[in-house]
Amino acid sequence: MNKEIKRYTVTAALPYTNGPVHIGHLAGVYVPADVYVRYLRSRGRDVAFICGSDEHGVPITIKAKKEGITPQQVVDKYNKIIKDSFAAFGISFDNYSRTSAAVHHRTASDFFRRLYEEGKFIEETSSQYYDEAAQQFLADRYITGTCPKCGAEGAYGDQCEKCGSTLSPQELIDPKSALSGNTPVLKETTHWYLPLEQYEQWLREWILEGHKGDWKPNVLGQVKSWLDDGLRPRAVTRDLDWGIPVPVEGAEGKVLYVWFDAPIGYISSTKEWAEREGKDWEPYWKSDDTKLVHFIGKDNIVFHCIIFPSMLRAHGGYILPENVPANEFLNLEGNKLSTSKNWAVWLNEYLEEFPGKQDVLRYALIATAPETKDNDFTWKDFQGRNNSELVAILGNFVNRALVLTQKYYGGVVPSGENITDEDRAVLEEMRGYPEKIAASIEKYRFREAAAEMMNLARLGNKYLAESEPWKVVKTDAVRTEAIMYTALQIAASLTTMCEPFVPFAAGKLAQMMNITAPVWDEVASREVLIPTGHKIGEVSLLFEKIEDEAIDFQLQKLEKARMENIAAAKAKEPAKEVIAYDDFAKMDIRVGTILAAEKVAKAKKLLKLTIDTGLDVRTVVSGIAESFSPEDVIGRRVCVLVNLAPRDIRGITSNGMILMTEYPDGRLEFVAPTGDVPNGSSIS
RNA sequence: CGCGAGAUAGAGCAGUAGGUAGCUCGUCGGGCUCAUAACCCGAAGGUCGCUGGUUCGAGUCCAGCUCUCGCUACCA
Repeated sequence: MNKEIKRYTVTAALPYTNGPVHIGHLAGVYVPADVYVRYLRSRGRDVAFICGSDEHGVPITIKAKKEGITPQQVVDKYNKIIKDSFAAFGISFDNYSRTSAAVHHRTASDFFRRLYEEGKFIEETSSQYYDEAAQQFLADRYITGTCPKCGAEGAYGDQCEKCGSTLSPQELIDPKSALSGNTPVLKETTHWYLPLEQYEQWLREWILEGHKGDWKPNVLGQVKSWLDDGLRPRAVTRDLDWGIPVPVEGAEGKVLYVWFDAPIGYISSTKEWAEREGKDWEPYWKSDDTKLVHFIGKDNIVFHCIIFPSMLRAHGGYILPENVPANEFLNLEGNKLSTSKNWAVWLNEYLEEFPGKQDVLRYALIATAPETKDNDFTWKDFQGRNNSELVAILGNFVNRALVLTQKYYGGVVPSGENITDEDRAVLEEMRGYPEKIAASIEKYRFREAAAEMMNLARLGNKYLAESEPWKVVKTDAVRTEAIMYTALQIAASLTTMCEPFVPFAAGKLAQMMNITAPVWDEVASREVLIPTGHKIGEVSLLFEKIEDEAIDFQLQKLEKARMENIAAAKAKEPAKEVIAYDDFAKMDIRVGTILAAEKVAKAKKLLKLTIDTGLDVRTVVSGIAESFSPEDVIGRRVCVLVNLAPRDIRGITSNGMILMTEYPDGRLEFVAPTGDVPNGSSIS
């Protein structure tokens, strides 16, 4: 545990290249990782900060098909947007690669081949749907059909979006290929599986026992849940033409499954970096004195804590992550972030709309980072973080100290010879901060670390308020010099202490003070951070206030997205084709009253309703549990389609269907007569 | 349903060897004026999700329940 650490390999989750990066990604992964890395560098540690684009997998091929371009064009487009916006935002990767790079193809192939040759895989042949027209096997998402559970059309091979059931392709009734529209045929195909269950015991010991104390509860809990559930072999190959070819004879037309190739991307990216820098990549992945840390979001826990470590273990020779500080999710103005609903703050758009304000978003995201639970990002909070913390406390302190120095001493640091015990006490307090902030960062508590940094600026403000140099200057020149000297030392310490959080401001501050920021440990150890006689540079504002207009603009933009979603939801269902009156007349719809309701066991959405239809009292199972609790619906008047063929749903026979309509947000609403029509009245 | 995480002042969060509830922002009052009406001091504001239990004593331990999010829709 206490081995000496010689170098750090820090990875940030590979962004999937089918869309730009948004604040959720930043708050969950990239900003914390960057804070951590900048801190390590300031302490003079040897760090490789590794990332890259994840460019394989079915979703990209679907996106390409939808947009009528090639998968390569999709990944080229988003790789550029993502990479450029990260760079502009100051995420200081040592290397940002992509999984389509040659070095990655080679690395992933070698990795697979080694496991293959050493017999670490299980080979298995199974029947899967094959589209003869397109001459390829179909991914689950490429097969649509009728849901066997609820009868809805257009269910996907892995899931029915109507009723939410998880499906397998072969359960679908009347399956169709999304590629050609043809009915696919079952055909045998061979795949390789990683027998994860063989690593179960080892994972249990390594994580649940070995890291009981230092990994985050959400990560441990998630891992425990997977292990207790029992691990199963997981396919590492797929029938697809987009990805890394399986490097085995007879495996033509097969590629490595994206989750297998993606984490190896960390290794490839490290190689790419090492080659460019003239270093050896191997110690960063194979040496015991290297500390490997994966920054990810909570959805990625299983890959980084179970699957990838098992892969590394199977391969042998690799070190394992020392920690996987997974964050929870960030919401935006009270709603879940959604790419498809455009409910997000996109990094590339932010950079255009708030030029030069990278630090503000960084700080706001750190301050509200979802470290222990899902959190909410609001523009008002963003404004508040800027105006009342960055501007009012940090920026203001620096400004006060530097402006007074310009005013009193023409920008030259005055003598510190006559500092008093009170001044020394303040400097001593300042020297405690590097350790305090470091302790928080080492524990991956970045919110706390940022708050401590702000406290250092508060210390400066308080010191100035209490020593009142603007008053003292009128009577005591010597005392004023000591005060200003002390204040300037604090300002100098901030150039280093704030750098991990607000690197752009840190650079500007160092420039204003005309110094090179001290390295982390010097802040505590060096007697003088900025010496007497030193001439500071030109002073300007570190941060500017953000006015309401800018915030209103963002809120309006979101409001617009919300309206568009509503419009899209309305337009979603085009009118159905014309039917004859007889078709309508076949339906027997009656007014009824719900007498009783209870939740259906093992189903999230279903309620079992007992309804008086006027004809009889019958049971109807309805998927409304997410909108209504049983108590809500008892006594409600409803319209019931009474001559619908009975159907078993979750073991309960449902006799009929109640009529519902839906709000744009998905909430359901009853359709019922407005007047007091007796039960059994028919609707026509 | 199951499993995992979370639920603490208006907002965001601390608070695990159980012993009189803290921090930041916001609000209110005061001070100061060097500073981007910024800064400093003080105050108000909480039945610590609900219900039981263990204990002299529980936010902190146990049991049950409710809600949110994830596992579970190409979203970190």
